[in-house]
Amino acid sequence: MTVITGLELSPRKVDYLKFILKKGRTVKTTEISSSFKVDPSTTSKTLNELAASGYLNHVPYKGADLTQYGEMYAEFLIRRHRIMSLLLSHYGFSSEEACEEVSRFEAYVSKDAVDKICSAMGHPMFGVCGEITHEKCFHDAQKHG
Amino acid sequence: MTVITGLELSPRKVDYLKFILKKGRTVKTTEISSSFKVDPSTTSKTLNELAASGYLNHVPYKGADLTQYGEMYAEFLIRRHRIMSLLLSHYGFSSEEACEEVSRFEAYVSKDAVDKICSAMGHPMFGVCGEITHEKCFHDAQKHG
DNA sequence: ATCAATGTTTGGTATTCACCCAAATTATCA
DNA sequence: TGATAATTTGGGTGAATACCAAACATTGAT
Repeated sequence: MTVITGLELSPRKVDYLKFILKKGRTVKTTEISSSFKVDPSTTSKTLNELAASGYLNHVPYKGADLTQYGEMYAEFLIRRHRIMSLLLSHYGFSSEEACEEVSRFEAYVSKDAVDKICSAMGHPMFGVCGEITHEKCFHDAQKHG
Repeated sequence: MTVITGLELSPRKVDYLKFILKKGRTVKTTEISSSFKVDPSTTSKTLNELAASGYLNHVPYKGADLTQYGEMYAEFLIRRHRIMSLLLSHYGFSSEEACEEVSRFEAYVSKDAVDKICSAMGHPMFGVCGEITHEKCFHDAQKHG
């Protein structure tokens, strides 16, 4: 049973988990490093750290995929991104502007805040950059080895 | 003529400038360090950096106050904080919750975003933690030595 | 006016995050 | 099976933030 605050991961790690969840499969180091335009060695190290923290299974030279916990967590990350960008879209931001702006600060927005905003918005089903899922909205309690 | 993006300063530096503007006078190192619960030596160094970047006048052993540019910038920082916390207050956050949440991520919110939200809100005069001033809303162009 | 107490700065060190390069290692496919 | 491509490891870097100890400046009380 782990309470998630939403502040567990650094911005880059948030990027990686969202990327892997969106891919929906095992991803190779190079896919990530080229997507984010960083050296593969940088990605490799970050992937190791995410694996060490239980978010990923990382098989060296093979690729990384989300653990059960990592998947649950990444779903929160996507929901946070979409809720926050939907919010900004209500204040004159285009979809692209909203996503870009949110990308800068989302790693520092707590799950409590996201849940509050999500409720106040009536648990919207669609954001400006994709569907918003709410299954995990009401029970924080998750096993985390 | 300096265009401000709002992303110039790290979170701690943002804290310091807001603190000094709110005091409205020269502040001593210890006032800041005790307020933020860090070692005075840490504050002293950060004050030096802010002075080196032109935000502060720092007279060693005497105290620091805002330069003209620093004051203009700090006014933006306060406006950003107040606009963002007012925004959250519209989604079920109490004043305290809104301010606390915003404190975590405000350093990563761009001036363009603040200006958009500010416009969409109709340039509100009052936030949840104080007055909102808008003089600097419409002209980014400011001298910065 | 001096000196002790207090406040401040400097120098040194640590951690976390995020990045790079070069070298070693593993995988893959022709 | 061996060359090429992908990946990891080892070694560094810089920014941000912090602490401690020692040096230094200021101030106030005698």
